[in-house]
Amino acid sequence: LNGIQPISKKLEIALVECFKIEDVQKGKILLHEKDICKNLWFLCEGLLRSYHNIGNKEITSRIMYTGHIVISPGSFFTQTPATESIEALADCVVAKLSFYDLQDIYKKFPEFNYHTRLITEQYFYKQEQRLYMLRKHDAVAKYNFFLENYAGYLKDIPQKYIASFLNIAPETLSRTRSKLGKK
Amino acid sequence: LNGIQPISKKLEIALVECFKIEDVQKGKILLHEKDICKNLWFLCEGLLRSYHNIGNKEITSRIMYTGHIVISPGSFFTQTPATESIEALADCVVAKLSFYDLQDIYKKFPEFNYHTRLITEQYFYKQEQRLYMLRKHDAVAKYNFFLENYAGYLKDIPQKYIASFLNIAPETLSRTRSKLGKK
DNA sequence: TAGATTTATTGACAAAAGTCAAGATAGGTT
DNA sequence: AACCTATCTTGACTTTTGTCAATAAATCTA
Repeated sequence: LNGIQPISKKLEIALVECFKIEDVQKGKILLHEKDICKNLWFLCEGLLRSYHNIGNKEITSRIMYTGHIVISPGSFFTQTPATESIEALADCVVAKLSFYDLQDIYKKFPEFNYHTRLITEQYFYKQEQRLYMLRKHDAVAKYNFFLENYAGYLKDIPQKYIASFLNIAPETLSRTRSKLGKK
Repeated sequence: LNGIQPISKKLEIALVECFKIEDVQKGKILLHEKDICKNLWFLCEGLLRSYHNIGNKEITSRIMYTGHIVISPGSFFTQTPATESIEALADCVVAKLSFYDLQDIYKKFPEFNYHTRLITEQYFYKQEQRLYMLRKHDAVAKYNFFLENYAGYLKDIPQKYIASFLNIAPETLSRTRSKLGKK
């Protein structure tokens, strides 16, 4: 946050007080579909994925690693039921902030809107790039996008999740990988 | 803006002063790829599309109609060259606000960050839904998404742009439409 | 470590969408 | 209105990816 614009000591104290550090075990579901996303998590360490169900299939919508801010956007912003679930793909350490504590902070420290606006803008822009990626329509291009952006996590993410993240069948991903020589 | 939270008279006056109303003719390019997106446009009336080039093909990335706030997100937020162009698909009336005027407003009226944070959140969430749509992999589902969200503009948008927006070939869209009975 | 369960790979085939090309339709311009 | 141009439609064919199934590999659990 200080990288965006230095924050006041009082705001810093308020934030530190509100954020609760938690350990999350691999396999745990942080948010279940249809529940309201009442918390924002800062991912101090670990790996998460969000996914939703279309028909009888599970589709991985995002992959989030250390340093990411994790929410289910639609659900958190409007405090309505989520259309996706969030699952830990590895043991994680998160800093948890409740929606209501965050609203209190906005009330007491209106200048904090500045920071979060910039952060939201950044995430918005990243989404744009994801959209752009999904339009690169062939499997090779999609897999290369993944390699460019998530290379470090390749071995930690089951391939079936990578496949649905890229919107291709797991078999296609497997074939693409062997075609490219298992990069 | 008042719908989000009433704004002060002074802020309202500042905004009205900074926004410049402009007519934009059909076919005009509001933003050229590689230029920096120096303005934010509020689309009072009309229809726009943004697109970028992948290889030798033009891909429509967004379709924006009356009431939308129009920017090239990556370029505007960071004032770096755009990777997309923005074109008027119809005669438009826009209210233009420069990046620098907007920064002045943020400086003078920090509470304005609150409004724009909420707006950015809304657009962020809409992007999520677009991503979700592109994952509905068959052409029929994609076209139905378009009908649900842009039905009123169907006749005003050339089909080849709708096709690239949905990430399908124009021929496929044509066939999908005749299969569905030209809805 | 052994067994069970899940995940990944490979092959054969089917289905969907893409490409190319020709003709029809619609739009814009003089 | 007539022409020119761009867009849309349709058909034939190709390519890519999906699906189903069987096997191999890896992971988890007791």
